[in-house]
Amino acid sequence: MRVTIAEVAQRAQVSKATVSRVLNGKPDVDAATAARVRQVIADVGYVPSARAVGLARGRARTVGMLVPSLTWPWTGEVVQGAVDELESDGYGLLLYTVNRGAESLAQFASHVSAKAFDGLLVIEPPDTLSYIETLHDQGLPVVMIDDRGSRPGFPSVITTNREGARAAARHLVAAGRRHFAVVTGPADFGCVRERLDGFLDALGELGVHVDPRLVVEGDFTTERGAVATEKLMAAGLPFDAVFAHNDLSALGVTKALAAAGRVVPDDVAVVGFDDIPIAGHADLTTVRQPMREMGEAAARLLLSRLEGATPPVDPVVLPTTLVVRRTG
Amino acid sequence: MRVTIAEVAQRAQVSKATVSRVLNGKPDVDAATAARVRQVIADVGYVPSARAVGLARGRARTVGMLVPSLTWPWTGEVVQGAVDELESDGYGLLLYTVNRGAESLAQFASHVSAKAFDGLLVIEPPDTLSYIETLHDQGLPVVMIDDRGSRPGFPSVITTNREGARAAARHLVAAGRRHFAVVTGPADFGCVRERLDGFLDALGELGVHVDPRLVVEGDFTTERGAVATEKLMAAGLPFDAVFAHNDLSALGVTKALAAAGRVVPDDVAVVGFDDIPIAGHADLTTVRQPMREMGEAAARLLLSRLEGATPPVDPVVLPTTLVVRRTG
DNA sequence: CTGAAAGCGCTTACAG
DNA sequence: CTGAAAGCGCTTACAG
Repeated sequence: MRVTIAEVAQRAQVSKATVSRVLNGKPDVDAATAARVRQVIADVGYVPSARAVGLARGRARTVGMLVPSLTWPWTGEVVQGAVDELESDGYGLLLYTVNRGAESLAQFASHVSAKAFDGLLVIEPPDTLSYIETLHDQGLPVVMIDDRGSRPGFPSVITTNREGARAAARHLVAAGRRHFAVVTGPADFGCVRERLDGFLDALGELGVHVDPRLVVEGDFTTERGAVATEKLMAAGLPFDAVFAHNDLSALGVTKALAAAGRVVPDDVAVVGFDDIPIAGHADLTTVRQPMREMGEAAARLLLSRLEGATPPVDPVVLPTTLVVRRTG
Repeated sequence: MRVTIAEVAQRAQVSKATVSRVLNGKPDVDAATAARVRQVIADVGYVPSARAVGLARGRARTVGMLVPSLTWPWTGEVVQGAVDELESDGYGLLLYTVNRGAESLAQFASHVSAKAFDGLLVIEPPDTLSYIETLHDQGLPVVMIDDRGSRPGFPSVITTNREGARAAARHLVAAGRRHFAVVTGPADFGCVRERLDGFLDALGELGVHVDPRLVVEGDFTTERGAVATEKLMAAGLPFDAVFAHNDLSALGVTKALAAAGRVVPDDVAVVGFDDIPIAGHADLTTVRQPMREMGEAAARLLLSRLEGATPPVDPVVLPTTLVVRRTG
């Protein structure tokens, strides 16, 4: 039989209220009484029922996390960062993905209504920003790990997309490259615009101009990265460096170049964005996004909000780092 | 203000008990009454509080999942499979990792004591098998995704390690290879013994003998895979194929071979195990473990147990598949 | 400093 | 078929 607060109270010869007080570190408990209660708690190995505490207090010390899918390369890193941070505060993490589309979202919504968690961490699944904003407006504390430049109306964590792209540009120019091509991500993502602007800006400051015909749109997949590169080569304009807006695209770029007999990095340098595990194995030069740290920062933001702090209006910005490897 | 069962009852002019009955699909409720209650529920958008239901019923419709770390390549796949399966039954997934070692485990243990979840899915973190068995013996429903051949005393899901290794052996022999080397995983893992036995058995049946000096121990990391390969080459015995016990090791093998000027697969074929995403990008021939399916199967097993079914004594076995790519 | 009582929002025998 | 009451295991005013 599970031991309850009533049993502890009886054994310690006090009321349940007093046990509750020492459990929660409330002041105004006689030192001797508190010691006795603590002793009993230790003796019987009492741990308060999470469910009962949750119901009585109206909050569960549990946070929900909504992500598109754990299959995406760096999602695990973000979740790991969040879990670590939450865990050290004793919070649990309820994980939701949108892997099964609308059905997943419906399940998630019903858990929101059931108040299964106190606050929400989210990496925006496609086309859900307005829904998430609704939840926030209805009073659910929300923090977003913003990987696509959506700029929501609530606290978020982002990276320096623009500055990361600038670093890539400066590095390539310093390495002697002059003819640049870019394989972007989906044009409607804020982060894509920032990466493109930062890259072109930095090049401009260095007196390097990029031919618009050498900027082609990808969709963050390896396949489209390869297709885009073929398009680039077919255009007939010379280029000696490609900036891809994420690592998966960059891998596609590398493949297409190799297939066409162009040597990386001798003929063409390739730089990606993200620094997913595969980037290391492929020796890909890339702009690192601190995914783990983003998860941690988001969790901290949410926890402080749950503890009553007022969240910052502006996004928390984490720095990117240029990781120079073999390809560029 | 949140709407409660009391409000629904009042609006529908019935007692809370009756609302509860229609909510839970109990029989013996007048059709008209039930319809009226359902109408009110829909009108006010009532969703029962997960916490209150959990307390009253003594179970939370939530499952815990304990994994070593989300950083490990295929953990995300397993978790995704589990989440999908649980979600379709309306269950939540509380995620725990052991990324911070003993501290993590202590937090996990306290959540177990607090009865934060009804059952546990686990990929065994290092040296925790006996602890997990204790939890099981104390009555917590547990299902293990057994990636290392531990054979616990409770339901588990495994893959055909032996048969996967046999398939690799047959494939390599059919491709004309005759001189085999093996880079194993940690020798104390059951799966490592199975993969080695299966490989050597199949070769034996085909009349091929493996020199024991060409079997070296790795630890499932790329670094040690490379080191092991150098050892292999230093031994001076010829070999034209390497079977590595996981993909990360295989990548190390490939690197070391390339560094030594040996061409893959012309000089040496390389076959791995797992089929993590990087394997595809590296064009690595490998034995695929259906990680997603393992997560799904484990979740189904646990759910049926929670619904009252008696779990199978023997492990559920999922088949591996040989994925032939460029390296072997 | 401490206890009795009410309340959190449900479910579940027990009666009828 | 339905309701009143007790109970799940805590927390929190309210008194003293």
